[in-house]
This record gives sequence, structure tokens and C-alpha cells, in this order.
Amino acid sequence: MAYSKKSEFKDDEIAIAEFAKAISHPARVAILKEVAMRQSCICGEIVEVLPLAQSTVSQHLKELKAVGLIDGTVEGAKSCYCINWAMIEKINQLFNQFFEKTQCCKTGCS
Amino acid sequence: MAYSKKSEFKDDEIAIAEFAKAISHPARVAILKEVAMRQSCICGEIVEVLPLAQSTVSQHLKELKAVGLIDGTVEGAKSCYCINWAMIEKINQLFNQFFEKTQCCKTGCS
DNA sequence: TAATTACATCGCAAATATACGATGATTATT
DNA sequence: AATAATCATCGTATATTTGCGATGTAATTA
Repeated sequence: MAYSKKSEFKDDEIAIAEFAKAISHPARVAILKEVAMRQSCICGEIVEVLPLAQSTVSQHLKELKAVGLIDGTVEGAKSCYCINWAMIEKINQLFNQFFEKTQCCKTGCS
Repeated sequence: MAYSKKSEFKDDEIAIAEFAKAISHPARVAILKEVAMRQSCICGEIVEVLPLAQSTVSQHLKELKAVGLIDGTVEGAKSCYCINWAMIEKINQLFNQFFEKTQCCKTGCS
């Protein structure tokens, strides 16, 4: 592959791809749902309901946190995660914009 | 890694992840936009505007087609691609549902 | 019919992602 | 203080994705 070409695209294209990537694995979709269903969520609770090892869940949580979909704070020995609702809303709008912008070009091809 | 765990998740989680994956690369976001902006679109036209080789673009087109986001029909020596608006709408709703369902659990954590 | 155009597919190299056990760091419990 | 619990990170194996040149196929043009 030599080099990744990702950076050669436009900012909005990269942004959409980045957020899509965050939920492009069922485990992360499931984790998001689990965190959302609880007011605040301990890592161990997620490990219990998912078919993944603790280290794997921790890694997925890290990725979700990296794009800002969840927040994480240390509470004693535990780590408390919760949804970043502002970011959820932002991404929802980003996707809507993308699909709408796409839709407005609709002219009925073949 | 031994095995992929993707199949061990719920159908709706897998579905969301699958569509998210389709637009999880800037190239495919860009391609979707290009195809949308034209009534119908020849592969070569996309190759001209993207910083990717023809074979690479062809591969991305194949992926978008596989999830149903675009349709492709052969027209003589050329291949004509166009957006599958019904699928765009379906995915848009899928994402909206996901984010809404997530939102309704909102109770204000920490 | 030969050459050209348009595109898909193959084969391969390199980059990334996924998954886990082991280990480390930190706090809680005994 | 020793032990246990909770979680992050590291190292590593494997799987998947990305990208391209080369090649194959089909239609178009010369």
C-alpha cells in the first residue's frame, strides 16, 4: 500500500468517515447501547454482557472515547463511562446533513 | 485473534456496523458524493477526481454496491453507477433510530 | 481484424484492526 | 501490610482493509 491516502480527502469526508468508523464494529455499537441504557456505566458491567475479554472491551471503550462519543472518568478503582450526548447529537446531524446533501442532488438516474 | 467475534452480536447491531463500515473510509464518502452529484456516473469520472488508482476506485465501488448504497449497470464498454435512494433513506432511518433509541435512555449521568 | 478504451478481477505488499493473555497501576478490602 | 478487585496498557498473533500494478474481458474505434 506504500501510504495511506486517507489524509488526501476533504475534511468533511474525513470527519464522516471517522465517526462512521467508530460505530463500524458491532461490539462498539453494543457498547454504546449498553452505556446509553445506564445512567453511568462501569467497564466490568459491559464485559459481563459482551462475548469479549476485558482487555478487548477496554480497547473499544478507548476508541469510542477518542472520537468523543463517550466520556470516561475514574471513580476510585473503577472507571465510569457515560454517553456524550452533545457529540451524539452532533454526529446525528453530520450524518443527516450528509444524506440530505446527497439527496438534494437527486435527479433520477437510469 | 483466533476468531472474529462479529457474528456473536445482535442482528441490528451488526446491520448498523455494516452500513457504518461502508462509509468508514473517506474515499467511499467521496465516491458516494460524486455519484450523487451526477445523474449517472462512469467509473472513469470518479478516478479523475480522486487521488486513487482505477483498480482501487473499482474496489471501493464494489463495496458500496455490496451494501446496496449504489447500483451499477453495464452500458456497453462502460459501467454506469447511480445512488440507490431507497437504501440511502433506509440507512438514514437506521442511524436515526439508533441515535434516538440511545437518546431516549438519557437520564443525565454524572 | 487490430488497436484502443473502460472496467473488473487477481495477486501481492503494506497498513490497520481485532482479540487476548500477561502485566502494571491504582484503589478497596481483609 | 497483604490480598483482592478494577481497569488500562503492552506485546503479540491473526484477520481484515487498503492500495496498486498486471492481467483479463468486453465493447468501441480505426
